[in-house]
Amino acid sequence: MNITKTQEKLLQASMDLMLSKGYPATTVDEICEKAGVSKGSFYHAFASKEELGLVLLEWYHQGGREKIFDGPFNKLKDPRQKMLAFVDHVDKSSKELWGGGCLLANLGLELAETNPKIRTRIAKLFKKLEGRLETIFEPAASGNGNENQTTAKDLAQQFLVMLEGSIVLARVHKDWKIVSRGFQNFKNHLEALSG
Amino acid sequence: MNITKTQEKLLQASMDLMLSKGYPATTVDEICEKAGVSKGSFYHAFASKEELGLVLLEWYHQGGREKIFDGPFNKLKDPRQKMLAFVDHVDKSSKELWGGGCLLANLGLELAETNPKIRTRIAKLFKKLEGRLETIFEPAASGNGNENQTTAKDLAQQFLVMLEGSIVLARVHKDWKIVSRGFQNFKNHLEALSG
DNA sequence: TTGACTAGACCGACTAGTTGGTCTAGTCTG
DNA sequence: CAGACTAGACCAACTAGTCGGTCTAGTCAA
Repeated sequence: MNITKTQEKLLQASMDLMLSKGYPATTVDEICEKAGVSKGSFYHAFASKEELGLVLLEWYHQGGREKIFDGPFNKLKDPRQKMLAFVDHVDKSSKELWGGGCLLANLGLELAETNPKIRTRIAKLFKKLEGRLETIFEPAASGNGNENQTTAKDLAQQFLVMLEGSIVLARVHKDWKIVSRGFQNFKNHLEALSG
Repeated sequence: MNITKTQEKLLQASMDLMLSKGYPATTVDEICEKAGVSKGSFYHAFASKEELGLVLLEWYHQGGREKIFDGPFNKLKDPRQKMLAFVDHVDKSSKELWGGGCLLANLGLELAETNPKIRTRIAKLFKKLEGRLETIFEPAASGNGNENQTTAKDLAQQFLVMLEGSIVLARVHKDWKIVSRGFQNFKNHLEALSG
């Protein structure tokens, strides 16, 4: 993924627009205007709106992943402490990361049935996130001295479910506390499991 | 809400289309064709696409609410048993209810920032659902002989978060087990709280 | 150093088709 | 007959995508 200055401007603009209005409601003209780039340049930078979408997902994921998985919590030695500090860290960064919505969910819901290329790309990105989360939640999983049947994979999926669900409700109610509450409930859940 | 035959055909068609593609990607022409109704009839039945959307949300909610809150679980006397049976009932009906997606989430994410009328209508419908859920989850809330700090309102919100989040992931992965797993985890959670 | 040459980033008017919505000429039904 | 309802041609605005052409920075022989 080598990205030119023009491509980056277009990606930034389309990210903003698609977070707020979704994919089909965001027009190429609008993206160009917001990016300060001509229509010709758009189609020099990307083969189509769909290609922009695919690259955008990758770019969005890459940027988000860093903000999610890089943080002071990584310095903690004790895996359980690290796990709990991770949830706090994501909670604190959540408004910056998803305050405008989540692109994976937006495009996922809008294009799941109509655009298999984009749907499978999103599925892959969710799986990648799930994998990273798994290693973090390991201390709360069964077979680590805990008396429960929950696997780290289950926990990773529950985390993503909680995240995406709370973003939906938070955006509809315009109330970000819903997301924070989600993270804190999840943290309590992890604490109980890893008692 | 007195609904004519033509309106109902249009509502059914637009529901199907908007569940699979969302609001902006669903065109009026398409709705008319699927409903077997002419454009003239559409604009006799509804003032605009937006008005259709608003009525559709109400209609969708009303239909869904019945399937969610009417069931054999209602006959159970013990509130705790009733609560647990409710979750099983919704789990069983979940594919029929949300297998194609959830209209509240679809329109919510797509129109939250651009159409305040629709956004606030969706918020109200979510609040209504939350209210109904609250009374059901009361047996697991604090102050009912349980030693926890969770209110019935918290539980109702957690339920909706889990539901909407798992629908997002299930549609992206084309794997409905994600939703079922969500319900069963939630049931375990309720059991633990009301233990 | 100069001036011919080139690659490719960039431009914006243009096209063919689609959009939500309107309008008129009808057809049923009470 | 009257008023509710239907049909589908029609409209202006907008859609994704195209196309001929410009501009800039670099290369290279003389």
